[in-house]
Amino acid sequence: MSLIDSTSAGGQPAGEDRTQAIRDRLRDAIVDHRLAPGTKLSESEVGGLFEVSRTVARAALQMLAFEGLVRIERNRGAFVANPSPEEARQVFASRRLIEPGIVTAAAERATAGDVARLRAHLAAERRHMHARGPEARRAEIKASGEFHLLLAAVAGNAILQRFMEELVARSSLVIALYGRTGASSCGHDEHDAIVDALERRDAKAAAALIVSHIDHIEADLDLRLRTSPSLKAALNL
Amino acid sequence: MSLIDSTSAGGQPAGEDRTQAIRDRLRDAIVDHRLAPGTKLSESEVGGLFEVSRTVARAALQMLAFEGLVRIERNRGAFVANPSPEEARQVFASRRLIEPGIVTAAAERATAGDVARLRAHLAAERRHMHARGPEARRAEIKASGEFHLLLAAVAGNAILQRFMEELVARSSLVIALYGRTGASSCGHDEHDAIVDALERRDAKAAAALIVSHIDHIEADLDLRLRTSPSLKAALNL
DNA sequence: AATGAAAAGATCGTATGCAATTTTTGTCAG
DNA sequence: CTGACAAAAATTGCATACGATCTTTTCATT
Repeated sequence: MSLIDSTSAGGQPAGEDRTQAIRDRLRDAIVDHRLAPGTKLSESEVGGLFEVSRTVARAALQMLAFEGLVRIERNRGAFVANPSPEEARQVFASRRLIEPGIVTAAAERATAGDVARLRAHLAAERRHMHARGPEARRAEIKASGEFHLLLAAVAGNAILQRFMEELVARSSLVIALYGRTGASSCGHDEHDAIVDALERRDAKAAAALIVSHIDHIEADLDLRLRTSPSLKAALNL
Repeated sequence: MSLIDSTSAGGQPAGEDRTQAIRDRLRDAIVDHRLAPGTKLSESEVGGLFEVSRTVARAALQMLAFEGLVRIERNRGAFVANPSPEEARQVFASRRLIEPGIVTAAAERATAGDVARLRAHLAAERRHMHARGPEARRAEIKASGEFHLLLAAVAGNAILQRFMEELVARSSLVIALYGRTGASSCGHDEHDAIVDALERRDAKAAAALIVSHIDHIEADLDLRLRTSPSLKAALNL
């Protein structure tokens, strides 16, 4: 339940990069909706939870701010981002632009191993879909995003892959805020169809499928302005 | 000549964000090729030059690392990035994917004022082109990149705009490393043609023009592996 | 009781210090 | 002269300290 459920069982002999580890943990918590938009993330609190000084906590928060998951206000601190409807639209507009290019490249480069990995992931998605409970729901949403990241990895462009990581994470935030039905967890059949197209090396079809897939996700959002944004923001804070 | 020619004449009453200012100055120096790829950027040195502590210098360097302009190696320090040919290809592949979408959106949204601003920029580019000397050359290259950023601003998507900022900056690094002729400073006629298409709201033409424009830039690169990268790096350092 | 000012408290921004690691320098054997 | 090894110097990683800024509480006044 806590933020630090310690995936790494072996304590912290990790002389490696703790900043990055903290960033990843916080990001997971945000995209999992365990940290609600608007939540304050104070440097001392984060540092205390992960048993590091404010220095490294601060660095992690700044990285998240760079990714758009956290908003930092000078002399006020860091907060989980609260994307506006306009921002939400821009996130999906960006995805509609980039993802067709990703799957097109993926269709050209996918190896048999890649396809196998994708299908394994689809199976995992289905398992989560059939499971019950809010925990399974979270796992399902996360897995759904991971599918898109897997596609980006297959495409083989590290830069686009990083862009997609940011876009998928921000999409998750947007869905948490504006998602209408819980069913926004993607039609998994659409994921299936995309992998099928990749296997056939049918780039055109794959691109068309992913665009309509993104359309479906966005169609499930309710991007009308909240009645009084200022009030809402005040309450959130 | 120094990195700190202090654009802000009024000392530093700026209670604002010094980290950001340092980041911008360093980025300018990198994209201007005043800092060669591979150059070491030590925290103390940067901090000393800008008269701040290592803490803020370090933060600026970390931001630049996030943008891909600087590479940070643990316990070794920060260096101006030295993109590999593969990285260079990925930068341009990303641009070929994103920029057509940008100009398409720009063609739909461009106001008369936007077009006027773009034309003013084109005039400035031409001035730099006719001037002599290495200083004018640098200004020309920078202005050429700024044109693409202006397009992104017109498109009105803040996320894509930020992606483009990163891609343009990294392109500049790539051109510094692999540019064949000094003429890599874009055919400015192509910029003209793009603005013309925007004014006509001819999104199709604008998209086609920008793709071939990017192709021309990349065609001027020599992306064959350097014979002995290590030796080269040694000389560079 | 409501308003406003002043003090107290909390949080951030930044500088500095210390330990750990890397790089350089210097020495000596081959 | 070359190579290797050891000590010294420099640099980074991180924690802590202190001043600045913002927030909240307190308290006097209308």
